[in-house]
Amino acid sequence: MDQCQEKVLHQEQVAHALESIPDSDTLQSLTDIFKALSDPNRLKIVAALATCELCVCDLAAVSGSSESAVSHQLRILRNLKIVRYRREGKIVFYHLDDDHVKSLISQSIQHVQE
Amino acid sequence: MDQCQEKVLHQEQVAHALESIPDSDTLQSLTDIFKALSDPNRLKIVAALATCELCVCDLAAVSGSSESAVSHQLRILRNLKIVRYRREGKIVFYHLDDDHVKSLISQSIQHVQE
DNA sequence: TTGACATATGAACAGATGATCATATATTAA
DNA sequence: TTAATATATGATCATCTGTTCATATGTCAA
Repeated sequence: MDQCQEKVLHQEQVAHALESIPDSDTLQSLTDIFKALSDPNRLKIVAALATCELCVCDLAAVSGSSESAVSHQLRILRNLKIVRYRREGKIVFYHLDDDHVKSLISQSIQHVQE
Repeated sequence: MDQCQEKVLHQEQVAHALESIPDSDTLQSLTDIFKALSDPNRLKIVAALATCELCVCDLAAVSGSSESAVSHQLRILRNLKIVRYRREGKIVFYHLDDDHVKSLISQSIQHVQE
């Protein structure tokens, strides 16, 4: 382990940073969400679901990928509690689990457009 | 009802979704930022830099990884214009490029903690 | 029941990613 | 100049990720 001469250069700042960064549970939740939104197709899916609920077939059309690929990505989003679904006959409609992700994306858009 | 093989099931909703999702440039910027924050070590680095500027050695201590690994991650963050640096003798201090990412993280924390 | 359709899932593969190690560069001091 | 320190970078490698393809599941209609 190549530490910096075995000690930290700026101990006070490091201590302050260590106190300020989120706890590991929060960090895990954050990286989960960011990872979910870091794939272009998943981001398209989530952005589309921010407008209204859509079926797998619709989402394939919106994201421009196959229905199978969409289904795989939806499972990831399901496991992360980002989307939910309801079945209506043969069709499965997906929607956002809550509005947190929706507002997060809209806020992020404002950031990148400034 | 329309068939899924050739057509979209719910054309109006799909059309509306396609109009509402960000353009490809914005999508690219969004996925870049989300991808940058989707790695635990990178997120720790950025969260630490949200408190004050720190050198590579400090960041290695904060994130709990080697200085080489931190340096590699810092290059990624540099390329994405998320961090900047200034050299002071042998030491390189990193800081956030602007406050967008900082506020994005704090907003995200509020989301996951509700 | 059978068939058609919408979706889900498992396997396999290519490409991306992140860590480690060795080495290179930059700066300062002796 | 040489040595030491702080950081950067290239190569390698194991792991992760996302897609495709084939197949399975669930639903409805005839």
